[in-house]
Formats: sequence, structure tokens, C-alpha cells
Amino acid sequence: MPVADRTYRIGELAAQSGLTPDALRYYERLGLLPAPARSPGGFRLYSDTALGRLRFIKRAQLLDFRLEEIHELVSFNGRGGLRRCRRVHDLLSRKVAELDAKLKELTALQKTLKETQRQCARALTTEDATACPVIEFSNP
Amino acid sequence: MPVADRTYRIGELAAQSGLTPDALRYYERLGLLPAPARSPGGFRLYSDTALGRLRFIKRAQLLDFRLEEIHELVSFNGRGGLRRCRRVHDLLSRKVAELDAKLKELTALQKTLKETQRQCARALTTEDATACPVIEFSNP
DNA sequence: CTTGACTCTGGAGTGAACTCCAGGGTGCAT
DNA sequence: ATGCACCCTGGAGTTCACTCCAGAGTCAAG
Repeated sequence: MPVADRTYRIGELAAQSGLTPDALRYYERLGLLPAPARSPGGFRLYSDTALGRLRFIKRAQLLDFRLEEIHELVSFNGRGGLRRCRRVHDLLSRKVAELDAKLKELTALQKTLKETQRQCARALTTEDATACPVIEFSNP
Repeated sequence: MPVADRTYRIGELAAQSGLTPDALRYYERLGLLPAPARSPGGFRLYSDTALGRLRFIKRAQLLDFRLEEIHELVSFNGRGGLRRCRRVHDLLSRKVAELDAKLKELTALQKTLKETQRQCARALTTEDATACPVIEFSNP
């Protein structure tokens, strides 16, 4: 699955992942990103598995997991026993429920938003500022 | 549309809106919430239009508007002219696009999440921790 | 009136997730 | 061998959206 079997220095990995070197070091401090190999001179040398981990982190963040929760998720490695499994299960359940609710809400809001934006665009083309919708799309 | 034509003190409005008095005063400082009438002694006296505004703010927050952006939205009152209208339009366009992307991503993630959670639940009922999925749901 | 719950202001503090910095060292190309 | 871009560490600083606080005042009920 790896694209190539090479190593990255921190700046390169940062660029690949859309983060900054500082953010990567920060993740390492938090235990989210395993401490990578080092060059003789002390530079971090990442393999592309690190890239996978970073993608995972970003996706989890999109799901509104906080970094601490993500840490719990990634530090589960199959050797945590049932207690850990239960913890993971609970985290996921809660997130699934939250996400369901959020998706519903967002989908509804998106409709209103689009409608408002359309009105706004029309006001713009007719150059009639008074037709610009008063932004208080506070329906239900 | 108002439920009743009465006034609320800050604690009451806070309770109604699920916020805290501190948060309401904070919003007022930011210009998100118009400065309300005051009692002779200096207490804030809100009408229920404030409640509408607060609901608006919460919805906008759900849409990932930051408070500063929300401020831009609510300070548009139809008397800002076309420039303002354009600004609002741009904000909305950007948000609509962002939200489209986010919804797509979230919907996809939700599927993976549910699948993972299901596996996890099965591991739990069979008491087989090794069947607990390694949480690295980092597909595409 | 007194009491107790509530409110006022201005400013400091919090947590999350970074970001920036100084004062150094590394490494590769020329 | 000398630039020059990059990297190191530890710690301080930033932004966002609040939250907490002290010290003082308000107000409705009993």
C-alpha cells in the first residue's frame, strides 16, 4: 500500500500532510505520532506509515474527535484487552450518534443557507441592496 | 411570532438559550447581541427577539462560522448597501461550498465509523478482544 | 427591613490546538 | 569548506470562545 519505501524529514512529511513541522512535533509529544527513527545527527526520519497515521488523525478531527480521544483510539493496538475494546466501542457509539444528529442538522441548515445565498445573489445582480436577505435564517 | 411579550433578565435568557450569563455579556461585548434595555438599577432586560438572535448564532456556529463572521452577518441589516451585500454573499458562498464538501466527507466517514463500531460490538459480545478492529479507519 | 438570589463591571484565567522563537546543530550541493 | 536550507529542544505566545472572579449593587419575597 505504501507509495514508496523511503523516508521523509519532518518538513517533507509536513508538506505531504498539510501540517507544519511544529504540529508534527506537537503530535509526537502528545503520543499521537510515534517517535520516528532518527538520522545520526538527530533529524526525525519518518516512513510513509506516518503519513497514514496523519491522515487518520485528520479524518478523526473532522469527526470532532479531540486529540486526546484520538490518542485513545490510536493507542489501542489489539493488545489492550476487552476493557480497551469497550472503551473504543463507547467512543465510537457516542460519535456515531453525535454525527447522525449533526448530519441531520447540517443538511437542513444547508438548504436554508443555499436559499439565502440565492436571494443574496439575486439582489446583487439586480443591484438592489434592499433585496439582500436580512441574515437571520433562524427558522426552527 | 414572539411567544410572549415580556422581558427576561440575563439569567433567564441564558437558561432559555442554553448559554450562560457570562457568554451573553461576552456576545454583547463582541457586538453579536445588541445592548438591551436596562432596569432602573442597571440590569439588562431582554425581549424575546434576543432569543431569536441567540438561536441564529448557535445555528451559525454549527455551520462553523466563527463569532467574528457571525458578527459580520448580523450587523448587516439591509442598510449596508451593495458592498455589504456582496460581502455577505461571499461569506455564504464560501460556507455553502465548505459545507458541501464537509457533508460529503462526513457522510462517507460515518459509514466507515459505523462499520468499525459494529465490528467492535461483535468483538465485545464474543468477548474476543483480538477481533476488536484496529482503529485506523483511514481508507481514502 | 432584611435576606438571599441575582446582577453589575473590568479583568484575569482556561483549554484546545497549535505557532513562534532563540540559540544552537545538520547535511547536501557547489 | 562553506553556504544555506533545514532541523533540534524547551519554552513562551496566540487564538477562539468562553469561564471565573472580586467587590459592589439590585430586587422581590416574607
